[in-house]
Amino acid sequence: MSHVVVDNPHGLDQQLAALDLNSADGQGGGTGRRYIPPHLRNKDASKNAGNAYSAGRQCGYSVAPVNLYSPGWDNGRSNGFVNGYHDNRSNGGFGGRGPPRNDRGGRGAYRGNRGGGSFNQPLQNAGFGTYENKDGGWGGAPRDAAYNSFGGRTDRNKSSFFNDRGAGSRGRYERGGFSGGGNSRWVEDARDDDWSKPTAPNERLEHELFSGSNTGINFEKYDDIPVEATGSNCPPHIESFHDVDMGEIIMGNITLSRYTRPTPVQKHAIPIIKSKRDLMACAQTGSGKTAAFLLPVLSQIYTDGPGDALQAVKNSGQENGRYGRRKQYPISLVLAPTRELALQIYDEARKFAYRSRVRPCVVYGGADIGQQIRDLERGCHLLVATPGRLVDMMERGKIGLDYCNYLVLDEADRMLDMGFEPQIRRIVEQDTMPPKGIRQTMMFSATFPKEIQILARDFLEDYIFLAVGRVGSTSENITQKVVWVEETDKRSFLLDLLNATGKDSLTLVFVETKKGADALEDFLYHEGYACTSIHGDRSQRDREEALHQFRSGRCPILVATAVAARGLDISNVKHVINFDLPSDIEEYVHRIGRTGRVGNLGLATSFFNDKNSNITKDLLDILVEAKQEVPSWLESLAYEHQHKSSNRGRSKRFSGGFGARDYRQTSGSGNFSANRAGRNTGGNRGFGGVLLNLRADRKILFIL
DNA sequence: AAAAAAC
Repeated sequence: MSHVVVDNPHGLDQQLAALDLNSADGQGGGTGRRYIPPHLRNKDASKNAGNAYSAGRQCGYSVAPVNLYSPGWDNGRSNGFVNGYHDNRSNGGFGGRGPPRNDRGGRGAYRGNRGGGSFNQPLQNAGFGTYENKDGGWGGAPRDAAYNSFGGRTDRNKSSFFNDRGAGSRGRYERGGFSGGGNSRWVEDARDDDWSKPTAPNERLEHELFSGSNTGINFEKYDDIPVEATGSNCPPHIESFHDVDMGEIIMGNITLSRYTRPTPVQKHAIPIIKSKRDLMACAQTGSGKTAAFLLPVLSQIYTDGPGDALQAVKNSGQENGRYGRRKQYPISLVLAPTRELALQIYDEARKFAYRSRVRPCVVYGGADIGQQIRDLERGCHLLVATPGRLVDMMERGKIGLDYCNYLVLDEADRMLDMGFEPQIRRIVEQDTMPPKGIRQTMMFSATFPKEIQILARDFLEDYIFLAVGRVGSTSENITQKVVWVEETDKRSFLLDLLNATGKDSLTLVFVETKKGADALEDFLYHEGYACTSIHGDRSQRDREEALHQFRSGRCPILVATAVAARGLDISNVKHVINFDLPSDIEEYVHRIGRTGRVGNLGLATSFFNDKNSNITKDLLDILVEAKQEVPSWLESLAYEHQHKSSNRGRSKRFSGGFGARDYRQTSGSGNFSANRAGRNTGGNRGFGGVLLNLRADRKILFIL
């Protein structure tokens, strides 16, 4: 056992220790990479795994003696390896991993909905209850009762302050003005309101918004993440949230969110955005990106007030004195590539909009549009959206971007990959959004390929480029394991892994196809595991339900496609399993980034076989970069592959880009580790960019 | 090749 565990807050090292992941060592002469399914093992060997297997069967990845596991179920396993898993089930459940099958009524309910059919519509509507909750609060607390106690109290917030842009735009919220909770209404004739002053607190809402687990980052862990900022007159970074004046509301919500210190990307992005500069930030989710733009943008909106947008909304009204049926003119727009990510950003926005007059909204496909329209009509100052639904809303005349002063493109590279570019251009360039230079634009992207550079050129004005060191892959919080598993052995191997994982841990299993996700979920389900799945063919209601079941721990195993790879912040994911490895390394980095968050320890296990040769080299690079154990067979394969493929290291998606994976400069020849040997001073493939050494072993290429 | 995303 040669892996090193950095920290052990959750006993994960014991779980790791229970799994003999020695394939990495290549014991057995480099051929030791085959996994022996449980039913082919003999019991004695299972207690002496390494020796017996490697010698006789060239097995490097073996399962450790079962008595290292929790005592509850190891007997069951040793009893009958052929059908060992089934024995466990009869005991009512796998060391408490999940309720026995017939207890899991909730699952059946939405399971049947998969594939749509006539069932779909009513259930979707029903599912929209989640959406309702945003307004109604958890547990169906009676709305009006909850709000009443605050009714009218916002009148106290009348203020004589006036901002320069908001002259004439006065207003007042009735019902307490808790726009963050979506329960405020703008009242026409109100005057004297200063958006920078907090509205009255609301205990119920406050609890709802802030009682969840702290999704913030364990900042201390990230101090060594390098950040480089370039561009003209770049404002200095901050070290504390107090180093820049974000106003009373933001500071209060930072405290409520229990954010203590800014993350690296926040330290840089906040002052840049506050000083009204455009920004292109290469940073991945998990780096604190969402707050990095929400805090300064909202802070600026609080300072400036609604400006002309308010009058525009009024003008669009058909009925006097009523707020409904009006076109909304959000002051800020955030675009995200997946619905769940949009929802998550929206949830963050609600926190930072608490006790403010800003009302965040979210629109995305797969959910009832009528409901979303009604929500918009109650007021929308910050809109989070997936592109398709937003275009729909614009064409229906529900949203006008005429006064959108802040535009954020989140996961911009992902959006391009998903074919969003025409829609993004439709939204940003071919409608009424203020042009670059007038609006402020912020783009966040994990990579900086050519396509993103073009977008940056088209959408940004005199921008600052921020390069944040990789969080996911370089994090020592994540132990990365790569094991050779043939397709036919994957399922039994997975069961071994699941059994070795702590019962309270969440395990995220990635597969490559939607069909594969269904099949694997079915398999695990029949094996008695409390699992669910998420992929793009499931109804939106199912997707959100699955995510909720997983987050809450009711279904501690989630089988997912790429839809869940990026951005989703699920605390407590202890193990990410790449049942199928993705074909590009960015996807891999994102996937494993679902674990090891908030400074916790995480484990990522990837099943590798002949089908994954395309990722060999990149995977090796990542493992080396993150100082992970590298299986010798992987190293050999990478070496072989390099001599076979002339195009390795080039991206298919971004052909013509300068790098497959991100802005890293990859050495085009020689040994596979040559690009880590030192500074590359030449070339840059004709882009005239500047090569930065972010870390000793990483290079950043960017265009000024 | 598959995944994601509007109805």
